[in-house]
Amino acid sequence: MATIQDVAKYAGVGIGTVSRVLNNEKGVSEDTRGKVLAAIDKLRYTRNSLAVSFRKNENRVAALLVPVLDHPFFAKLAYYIEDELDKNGYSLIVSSSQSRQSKEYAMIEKLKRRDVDGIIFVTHYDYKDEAIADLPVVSIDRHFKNVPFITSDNYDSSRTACEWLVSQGCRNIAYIGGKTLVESEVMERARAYEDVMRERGLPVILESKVIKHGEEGPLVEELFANNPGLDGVFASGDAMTHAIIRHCEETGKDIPAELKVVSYDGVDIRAGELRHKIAFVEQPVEEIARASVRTLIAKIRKENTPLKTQLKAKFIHY
Amino acid sequence: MATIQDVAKYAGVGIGTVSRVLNNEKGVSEDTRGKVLAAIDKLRYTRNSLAVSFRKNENRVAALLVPVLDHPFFAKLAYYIEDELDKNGYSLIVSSSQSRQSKEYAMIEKLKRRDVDGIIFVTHYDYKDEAIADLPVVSIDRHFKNVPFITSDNYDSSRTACEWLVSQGCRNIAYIGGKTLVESEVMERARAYEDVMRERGLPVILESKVIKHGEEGPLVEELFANNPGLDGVFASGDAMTHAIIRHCEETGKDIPAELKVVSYDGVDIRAGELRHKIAFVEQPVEEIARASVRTLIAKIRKENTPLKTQLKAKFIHY
DNA sequence: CTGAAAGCGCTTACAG
DNA sequence: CTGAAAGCGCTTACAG
Repeated sequence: MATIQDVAKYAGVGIGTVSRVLNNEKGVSEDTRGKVLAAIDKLRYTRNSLAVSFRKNENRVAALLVPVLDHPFFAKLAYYIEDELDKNGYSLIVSSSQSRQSKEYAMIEKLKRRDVDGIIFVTHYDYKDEAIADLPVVSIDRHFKNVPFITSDNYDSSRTACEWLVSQGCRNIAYIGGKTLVESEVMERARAYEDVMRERGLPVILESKVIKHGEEGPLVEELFANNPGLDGVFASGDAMTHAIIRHCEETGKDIPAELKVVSYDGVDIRAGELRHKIAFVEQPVEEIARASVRTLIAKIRKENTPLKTQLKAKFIHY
Repeated sequence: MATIQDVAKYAGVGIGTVSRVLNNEKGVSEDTRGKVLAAIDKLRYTRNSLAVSFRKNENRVAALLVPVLDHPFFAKLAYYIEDELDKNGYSLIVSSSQSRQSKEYAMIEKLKRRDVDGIIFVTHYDYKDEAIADLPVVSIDRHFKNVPFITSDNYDSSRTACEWLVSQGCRNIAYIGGKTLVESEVMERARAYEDVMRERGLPVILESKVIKHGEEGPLVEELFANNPGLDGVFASGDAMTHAIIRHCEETGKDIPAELKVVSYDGVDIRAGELRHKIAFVEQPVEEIARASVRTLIAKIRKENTPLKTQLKAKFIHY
């Protein structure tokens, strides 16, 4: 493997000059640049980026920390985040932490060790704020003191959804959703639901628990067992909605005739075969992803970053 | 930030000794080890892994190259691959190449530059074999000369699926699936389908084209437009199955009464609300993922690796 | 515009 | 068992 030394020797210049050409710095004569470029070409030189990273103390790698990767919302998020990072010359490392929280701490260690330059995370776990406050870190939906976070307008869009359920004639509407261990914008969905129910003089039926992704089924069963008269449900997350649909199939309950469902997220619903039966709040996943990356990169560069970035969700009904 | 120098000075030893402690090398007296450990603790020293990577010329990072990340099969694959890599001390970089093939070449460049230590890829694109033959690379489902690949028993499981359709009374069975640009194990599905149809004296109805993920709809429309009498379909991939379901919903065709469907993949079907209507071949995603990682790591270490690893898929019907 | 040199933080023969 | 030193491949003041 050719090194910068070889190139310099071959071109008859100093290694500093080669470095300048490599980095497109100006202040190199066209003549010299030509010789260097020819040498690079001739020797099939490619820069050792491990050396560059070491020297510059930056890796051009960012990490995304999600509970699981194989849920549609997170997968889409990862997809767009990777795309946006790539455009900015960064690679994306992903890590799923639901199985072991230690992976989140491990990633923070990597950040401190400059193994990764920044972290975007969507976590359910709690952090001692000080631990990450000054690091280049961005959060989606969850907020920690001084950590910039990106979110959709959970409250407003949830209000719209709940009011729509009422307008459709529902009078026994439940909210069902997982609970996070940290203060999260996701809770705004439940708050909006409660507000609408109260204003309309309707009963508040809240089914909310700390669960893992993949464990939505039992929660749904519990909801229906305790509330036989339900005619509407506002589900926080597509996985929850799938569990509801499964329940209805098994018990022969017709959607939407007997039960109207609104799903928060919608990434899965939109693409699927369900759009005539389920209304949904569609999160602006792509915008969330790109905004996260922009904010993260700004933080890495120590530029000013807004603490909160809120993006508009869309309510889509049949 | 404390460096190894600081630790050495504080502990009153040489940096080589600190390095040995850091790497758990034996041949360090307990006494010395204790002093070094105390210094590390006292100075809150963490090793600069950029320096280690540079020095050792390895990054402990592997890349996964998929067409898109937000399809269930790829997302699950990424999930388990990350898990297995993590257990082996590697991080995972993901890259989606469908939007730009150049990202695949870019990743190969990174591999050559030792930016990543190995690549697992699932690609639709073609490669000049020589370009990657000697690099630490593993492929899923597609094969290139001398590149180890991991796959499920596409042919056998597809046979089972097609024979089941026949046993259910179907006589007009179509195969529908995307076509890859490279020789791929996925083609075995179509081959098995054709074999079964021929043996049974049934018509062969093949709908296969090079399409991108997300563009399944038109292909499905074409299939049904040209073949009004279809009573069974073997779909290669869950996304295709979803498009079929959507078509049937729109045209009021009942599944499974009027049309029986078998889906290859099943990751999406299994979890969803459809398992009473759709039969599926379930790919052993987790095993495929873990086998890929094991093979890749073996290749990175220049150990012997099997060229082909084939894992059993399961046929699941209602 | 260019080169010689220092130095980033480690690992690893080498010598003892 | 341990230390001093070379060196990995770059970037970046510094001097000219």
